[in-house]
Amino acid sequence: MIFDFRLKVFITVAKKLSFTKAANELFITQPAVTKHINELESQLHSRLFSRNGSTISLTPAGLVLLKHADQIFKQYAALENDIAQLTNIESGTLRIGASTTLAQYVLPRILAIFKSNYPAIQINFLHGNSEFIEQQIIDDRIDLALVEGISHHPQINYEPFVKDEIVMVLRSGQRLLNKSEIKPEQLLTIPLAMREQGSGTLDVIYEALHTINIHPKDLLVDIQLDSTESIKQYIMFTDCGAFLSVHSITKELQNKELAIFEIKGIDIQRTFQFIELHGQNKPLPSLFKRFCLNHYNFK
Amino acid sequence: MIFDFRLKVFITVAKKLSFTKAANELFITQPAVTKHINELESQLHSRLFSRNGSTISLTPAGLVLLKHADQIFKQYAALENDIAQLTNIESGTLRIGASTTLAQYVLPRILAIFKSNYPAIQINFLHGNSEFIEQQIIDDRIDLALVEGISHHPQINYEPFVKDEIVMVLRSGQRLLNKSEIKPEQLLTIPLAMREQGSGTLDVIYEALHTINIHPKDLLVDIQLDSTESIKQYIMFTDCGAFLSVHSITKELQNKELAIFEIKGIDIQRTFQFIELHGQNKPLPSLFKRFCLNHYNFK
DNA sequence: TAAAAATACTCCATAGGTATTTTAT
DNA sequence: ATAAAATACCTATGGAGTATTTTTA
Repeated sequence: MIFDFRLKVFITVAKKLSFTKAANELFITQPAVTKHINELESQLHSRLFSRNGSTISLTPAGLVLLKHADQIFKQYAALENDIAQLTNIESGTLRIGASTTLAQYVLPRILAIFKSNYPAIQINFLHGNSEFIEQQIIDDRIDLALVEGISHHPQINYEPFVKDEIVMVLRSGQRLLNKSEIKPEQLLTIPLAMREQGSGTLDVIYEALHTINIHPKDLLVDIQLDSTESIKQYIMFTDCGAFLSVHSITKELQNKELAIFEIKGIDIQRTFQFIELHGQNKPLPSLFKRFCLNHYNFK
Repeated sequence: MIFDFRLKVFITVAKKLSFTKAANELFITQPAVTKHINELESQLHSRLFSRNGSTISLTPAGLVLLKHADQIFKQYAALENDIAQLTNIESGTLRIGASTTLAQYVLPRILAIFKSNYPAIQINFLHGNSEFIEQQIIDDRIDLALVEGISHHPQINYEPFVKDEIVMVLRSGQRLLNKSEIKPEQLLTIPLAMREQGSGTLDVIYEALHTINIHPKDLLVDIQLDSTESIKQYIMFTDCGAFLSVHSITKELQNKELAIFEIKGIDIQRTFQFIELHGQNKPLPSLFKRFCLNHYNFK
């Protein structure tokens, strides 16, 4: 992991056109982002963003910097690639794991691209629920895994990967709602397909609804199913809504089979985490981690 | 000034093939260099230098990194250039100064290249002895200057530029010595052309000779002259030696008109310094400072 | 044994956090 | 009134220093 973090902050702000959103994506705070940008601006003696109150935009100098910064990052990526090549870490066995949602919707794509870049690397991949995966890490049966939240196990090191957002979706044909943003009260009138009791995802959803004073018993739960895939299939054929991870519905959103409905006042977020035993710095797992991060930041 | 300092450390070590020499050039200590290289090596999971006791050499991974690092630095330089272009700091007036040696031997070359890069910038250039130049800074008659040493003036900010070395030279035809390294005793047998009493340069020389127990009165001072140029001319036609800044004799060394004789046990160094009033960060002087630094680090 | 790199510590500058204020819609 | 950026202040980590030890030619 070698690069100029200040430039990365700049690129992220330029992409999101928001200091706050960039801070969120980078897992730092908004004042930290402000300071990085200020520092860059004073080093370059130019404003990079024009701040017009609530909206910001790139200045010409900002555009120039963005162009170069991209180049610089490409160069850093090429560098790591060449070094990896050279040191022969492009062969060997990578033992990784992931919890359910990640294993189904996030990793397949990454693994496919990774494998095409490093065909000689043998991948051993395990999936299961978070507890199972954590146990595999502790038993040193896998080197690295991706899970959906932090369970604060003392032997395990947690490192954020990307933010996940859980959103309310309905099949596109559903005509009960004609706006993409709905009020909390309206939510109570929509039949829902939910995950089963005991699901971590369900807890996160209930917790978020609690902040706007909606209690589980007030919801019109039409059915409880034990997998994301079943829920997706179910809502395709009914007027039910469902709370799903944005990562599980990218294809359906593109096809316009499903549509997102934002609920005023709530934002259900969690962060996917890399987990490893403390103090690990093995070449192959590091390479893979870096690869994952690049995948979500630059593509 | 925007770049990845750790990569700069690497490049410097690769160029000098010595941690200690690199530390010296970068104005940091050898342990700091060691730590930077170790950190890079662990981030890249590869050794970059093979240390064989007293000598080090680049590993294949080190060579790859060097190639990319150069590219990255070129990109950073292009970036600053484009931004400068854009923000129109390529026009305006730059008020600078320099003390004698620098004004005669170092700046002309830099100014010529600078001017060809930024033809619209008007340069006001002053030279004089260090006190005079410092007074101009304090009176805000110039924004930035280069001097040969630190006089610790409280209103002035000193920032190192490059190291200067003062060496013993003789005209190449001088056949009294047949080795390029001579012993301190031999020095006492060579007639010398020295700077006049009161010259800062002379003080530095006497100070260094003092460390090997040579006192001014022991030297065979043939003549005292009040300028570097006079001394150079004088020794061309005699068998005298002289102590001169390496920066003042680059041409004569290339032509082989003069030759360096190292004196075992001494190393007469001083550091050229940028001076400014405290807290200055004006665009044009910053651009010029950066330009000077790049000139000596990458060319 | 001498010259250079590594190691062990100490210190401080700066990156980052929290809390709050300012600003513009 | 709200949402976002700026500011003020505090904390802690990592980069740099000094002193010393280890290594090998």
